[in-house]
Amino acid sequence: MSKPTESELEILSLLWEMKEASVRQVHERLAEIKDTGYTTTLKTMQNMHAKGMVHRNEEQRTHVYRPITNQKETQKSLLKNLVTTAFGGSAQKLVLQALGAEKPSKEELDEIRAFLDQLENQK
Amino acid sequence: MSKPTESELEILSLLWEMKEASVRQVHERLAEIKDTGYTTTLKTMQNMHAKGMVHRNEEQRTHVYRPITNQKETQKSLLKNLVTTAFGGSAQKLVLQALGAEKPSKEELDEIRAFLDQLENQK
DNA sequence: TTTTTAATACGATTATTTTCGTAGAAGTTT
DNA sequence: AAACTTCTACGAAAATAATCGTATTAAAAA
Repeated sequence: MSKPTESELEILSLLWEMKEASVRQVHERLAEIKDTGYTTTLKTMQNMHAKGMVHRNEEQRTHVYRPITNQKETQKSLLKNLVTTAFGGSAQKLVLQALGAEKPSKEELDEIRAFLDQLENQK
Repeated sequence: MSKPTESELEILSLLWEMKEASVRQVHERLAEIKDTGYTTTLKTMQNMHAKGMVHRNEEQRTHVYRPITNQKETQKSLLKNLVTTAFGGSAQKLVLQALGAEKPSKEELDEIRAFLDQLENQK
């Protein structure tokens, strides 16, 4: 599956969250964070459909889009890409940087710890 | 500072690692991972210089480039961007995903734990 | 039924990024 | 010194991405 462009990713990300949505619904969400025209959103979603990134239900006049591109897989490949291009291949560095930048809550810290333990036991 | 493009980031990343290098040196490293022409690398580095992303020592005929764009800052902003566009704003999710994908060593796990503790005490 | 509103399709334009060819200058080798 | 090699500069083409205007069709409202 080819890498989504920046604009496609913004929309894809909304679709992951919304599960399914019309162009109008996506556009309304998108317009909150980005100054963009309706037909631009439409065109992008049409492109995504043409590329097989999203499914489109055409039964109603207002088409309903659903993501096909798997969220986890996509996140994974984007992360991998970032690790190699910006972090010299070290996921470790990425993790530390992310943690440092975002100041997670106590609960989140504990959750990460639990996950670390789980990882260790797996071996 | 404007966001580096994909190609620029590849080069920037090499420069962070090499500290300083000529176009030829960068190109040799780049050619290992990417099929690309010398003048393409040259042009990209010239562009980076024009944008103020790298410093260039022109004393010798073979110019020597050094990164200006701060590594940590750049990583931080790329991460932030990825978190918002691909992880619905949750750095937490990004971290767990990265950890899960990369299977860190025992030592790395411990290092992350230490960092978590440190974060927690800071508050 | 006429008018208005809301949707898709799609081409075309614009902007951005990537790639590379060519020219010429500066060194190196023979 | 002539021939070769290795640089930089630079423009321009090619590829990719983003934006938007216009036409048309379907539904809703008047």
